[in-house]
Amino acid sequence: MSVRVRFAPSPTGYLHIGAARSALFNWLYARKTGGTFLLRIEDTDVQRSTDESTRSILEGLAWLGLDYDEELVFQSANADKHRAAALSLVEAGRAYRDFTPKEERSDKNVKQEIAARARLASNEGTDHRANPFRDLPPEESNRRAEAGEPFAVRLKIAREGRSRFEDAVYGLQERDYSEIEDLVLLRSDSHPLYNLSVVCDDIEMRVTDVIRGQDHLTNTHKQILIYEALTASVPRFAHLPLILAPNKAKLSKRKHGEVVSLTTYRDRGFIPAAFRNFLALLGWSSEGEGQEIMSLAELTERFTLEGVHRSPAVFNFSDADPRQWTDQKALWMNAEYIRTLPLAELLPMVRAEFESAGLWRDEYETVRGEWFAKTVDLIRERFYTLKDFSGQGRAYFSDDFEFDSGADAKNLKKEPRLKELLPALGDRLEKLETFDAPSVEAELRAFSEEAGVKAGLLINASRTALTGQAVGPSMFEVFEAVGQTRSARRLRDAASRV
RNA sequence: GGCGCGUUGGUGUAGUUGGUUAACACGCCGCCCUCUCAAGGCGGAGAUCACGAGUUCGAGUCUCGUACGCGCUACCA
Repeated sequence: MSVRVRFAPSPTGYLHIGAARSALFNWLYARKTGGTFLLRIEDTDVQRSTDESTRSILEGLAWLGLDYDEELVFQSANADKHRAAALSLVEAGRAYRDFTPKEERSDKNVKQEIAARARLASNEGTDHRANPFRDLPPEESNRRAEAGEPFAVRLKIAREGRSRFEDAVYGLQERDYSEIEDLVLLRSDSHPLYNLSVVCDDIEMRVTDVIRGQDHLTNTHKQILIYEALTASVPRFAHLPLILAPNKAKLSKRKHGEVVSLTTYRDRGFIPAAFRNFLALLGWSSEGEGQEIMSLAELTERFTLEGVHRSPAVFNFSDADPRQWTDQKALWMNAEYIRTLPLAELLPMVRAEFESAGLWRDEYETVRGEWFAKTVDLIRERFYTLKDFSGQGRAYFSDDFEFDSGADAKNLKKEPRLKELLPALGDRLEKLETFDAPSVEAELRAFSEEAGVKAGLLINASRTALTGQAVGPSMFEVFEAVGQTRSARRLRDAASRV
């Protein structure tokens, strides 16, 4: 039977990087096995689900290059089927109506309430499965329901026995039935609940392998019980280790902000292939040689569930240090992609960045196309994100650029003589017949000798005069990239900064 | 509280069936290169493999216990 996997995010916010990784692994597994990758939006929580979130999920997947097969499924559209399934379970005697009035629970303290309730129950020796309605005669149950009395539907868990399944990542999982409560399938307002909905949809979508976060590991037993009650075949499960924050806590929007959002990476100049590559290495490693830079094709070829780890991965970043706003390895990997990607693939990304920064000019793809490509190629070596092209690289493309204060101090203000030297150099260079790296170098070195200063002084001063920066590519290449007229002008203008 | 899962340098990871100085990547430090900064090359610091027992001639690798972390536990998803 061919593999069918799905990614089933709930649209209650942006696409979380942990979710993005789940999507990636599902996609890789599907493509690797020649299977099918399905997408289902779990929008059953009407309160929290938003169309905007759904859009951002779709955008995020597209950005990562993860295309899905078949049509998109919205879980909310299947609510009637889920409800019917629950009711059929009542008919079959595998579930029962619970007429206990709904207990209001504040979202905030659930965890404490659960613990408190558990402590209380163990102190009093009460069995949490002792529901008075579990064995209500069907006739009475039907009668009360027909009379309009509200009820929830709970799955009837067997009193004795153990649930077990083999997780592809975590191995054999066992849990005693006594640990599992008669879980609610349908709320008293007849709203189907998560566990029921996932199972029903996965059955309907004929999902063969459920690959998802480890936070679902223990609940899997409950879901298996629902599969069995529904007499459906149980899929194979593979749980993925969680991605943790530096303090080992679960990565969350509330506590960690935008670093966990996939769109942040797109907006801050990441290359999809780089981020995807980084994500793949969180909780998974390929067998064999330690190659870490892998294309989508290579990832697909090497991906196996056996290579998935059991221990959680820490996503390392520090909000105290802007240079480490996200994981350093992710940043490094992005830089690696920027400097090694075929130029033809990089150019459109730089163009997109320029368009949003207001730096794009149509001539860059016509008469200045060659210059544009050459310049991008020249400066990409030391950039970390696409943003750097319009930031640090701004002076190559616009006269409206900032001077780095450190660069000013280090290269211009330290030597008073530069006030005369720079304009003089500008005049000399302006007279050059041919203006390219070798000719500028020859002229600048000759000039420095005549002036009796070190070439390095002029070179470094020129760098700041021409680019506003203290760092950059080989200076003579920079002169060529900036061009004769602009170079001369900027050298003269720089006198005022000395 | 109960149940489950995990624990190799700061982070991501390698460590075949237990066998010598625990490997790689990122980050950090130094040197080379050099007009700066990167890149690249070379080198270095950093891990008593969570801790404690046990099995064994020998354990990161097997067993048990402890600690710590995380997850689940809801008429949330």
